[in-house]
Amino acid sequence: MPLWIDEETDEQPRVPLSRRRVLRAAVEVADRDGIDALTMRRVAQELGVEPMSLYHHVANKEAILDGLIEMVIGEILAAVEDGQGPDPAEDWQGALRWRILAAREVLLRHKWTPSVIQTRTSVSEAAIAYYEGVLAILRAGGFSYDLAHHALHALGSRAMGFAQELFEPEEPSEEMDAALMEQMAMKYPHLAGMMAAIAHDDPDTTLSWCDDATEFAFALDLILEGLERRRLS
Amino acid sequence: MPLWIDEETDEQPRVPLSRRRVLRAAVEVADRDGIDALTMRRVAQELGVEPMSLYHHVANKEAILDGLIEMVIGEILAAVEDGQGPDPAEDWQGALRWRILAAREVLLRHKWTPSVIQTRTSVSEAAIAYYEGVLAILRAGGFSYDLAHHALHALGSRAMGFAQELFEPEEPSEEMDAALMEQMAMKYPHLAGMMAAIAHDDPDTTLSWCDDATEFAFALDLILEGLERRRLS
DNA sequence: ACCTGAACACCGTTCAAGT
DNA sequence: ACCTGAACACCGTTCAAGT
Repeated sequence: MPLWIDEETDEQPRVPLSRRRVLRAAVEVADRDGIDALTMRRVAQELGVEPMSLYHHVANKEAILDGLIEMVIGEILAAVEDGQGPDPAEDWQGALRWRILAAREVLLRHKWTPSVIQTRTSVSEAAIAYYEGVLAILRAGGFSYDLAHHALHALGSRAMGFAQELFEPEEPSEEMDAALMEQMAMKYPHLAGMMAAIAHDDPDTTLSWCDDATEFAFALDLILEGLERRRLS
Repeated sequence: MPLWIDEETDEQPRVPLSRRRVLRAAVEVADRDGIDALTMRRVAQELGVEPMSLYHHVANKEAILDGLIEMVIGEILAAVEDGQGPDPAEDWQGALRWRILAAREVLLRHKWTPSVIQTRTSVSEAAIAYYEGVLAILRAGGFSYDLAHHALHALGSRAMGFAQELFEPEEPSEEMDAALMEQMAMKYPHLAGMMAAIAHDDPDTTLSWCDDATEFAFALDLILEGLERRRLS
């Protein structure tokens, strides 16, 4: 029997399964293959283990999804503790803006986060800790608890760095010929006008139809300014 | 053989299946039993038909979900065409506000809409028609196409009447005893302070933690005012 | 043409058994 | 204690057959 068979057979000392290892594998699968690929069987495969083994470390698939969000918010908390934004007592808008954009950076690495958060029914302690940080900034900026409460709702998911677009920006289909285009323009003149204006203003962004980062910042600043006016009034 | 058997056996002239009937049944199931109960088998049962029969009228389940959104937006369009809001040329904020709150009324009858919209990958013509109406208001209010484009993104899902809360408002659990409460207050003083302040300000709303309609309107007005300032600057 | 029944390939999960 | 294999109850969907 040749040596390489021995090497193949001679396994590494098995590192035991744990909740953390299961969740890390789940994040890996979701990042690499998308959230739809996240099945119990697939996570087990990622760990070189039978599906049923996972149930010794997580209650069920829902618990894995909860854990996924816990992991992401953990990453966000680590990021905001690392870096240093403006002093909230002097510039609450800058401080909150910095924190939210830091969260956004993390989310860009885990694009499935918004869709998973939407389905959670309970709030993890990690999420509570994140909210606490946002509230601390608002309070340092002179917000009453009541206005801060309104602010949290007005920000909604934007507080954690993502905006809920009504529909995902779809690629303008190549197959749309001139005739159909003209018919569309007849029925929907304002939309046609807007698309033409945007294409004209900035031809480079025509493909993606809009720059997510730019739009996110535009809306965020709009809300922050509005809250500041409410605070002063 | 008694008469009632005959009546039972003698079926009504079978009204044939159609795409519309399938979609109406799907809306009915989703409204009554929730979106998770919406399976091909369940819709078929609702129609007194075998699951496979559905496939003669819709391509697959995704097509049903697309159709569901089409139905809801259809309802919204009917509602905004029926009623009469302010004249957009004189009061674009009032006109848009009226339109969005009309859409919200419809969504309250179909609470599954936000979660389904999130999963759609293509934009239906109904959605295009709705956007066209929003754009018409903004244009009548004096918006450039560019600013109108920003406005659509800033509104996001709010343009159709729903806000994406970061987490669903959960009921304050009854089991949370005083000791745990105090521990929470130590770790998260701002959150504890806010919850106390809110409970104090308006004890009647403590149970639901926040009034969705109030918060929706607060954030909507914040954005509309911000857009008006951008328009004038 | 429209509808059907059996079957397939996937899920999450229970259960009784292994080490 | 931790892990496993077989099995169950559900999906969406294909296919060949009925009327």
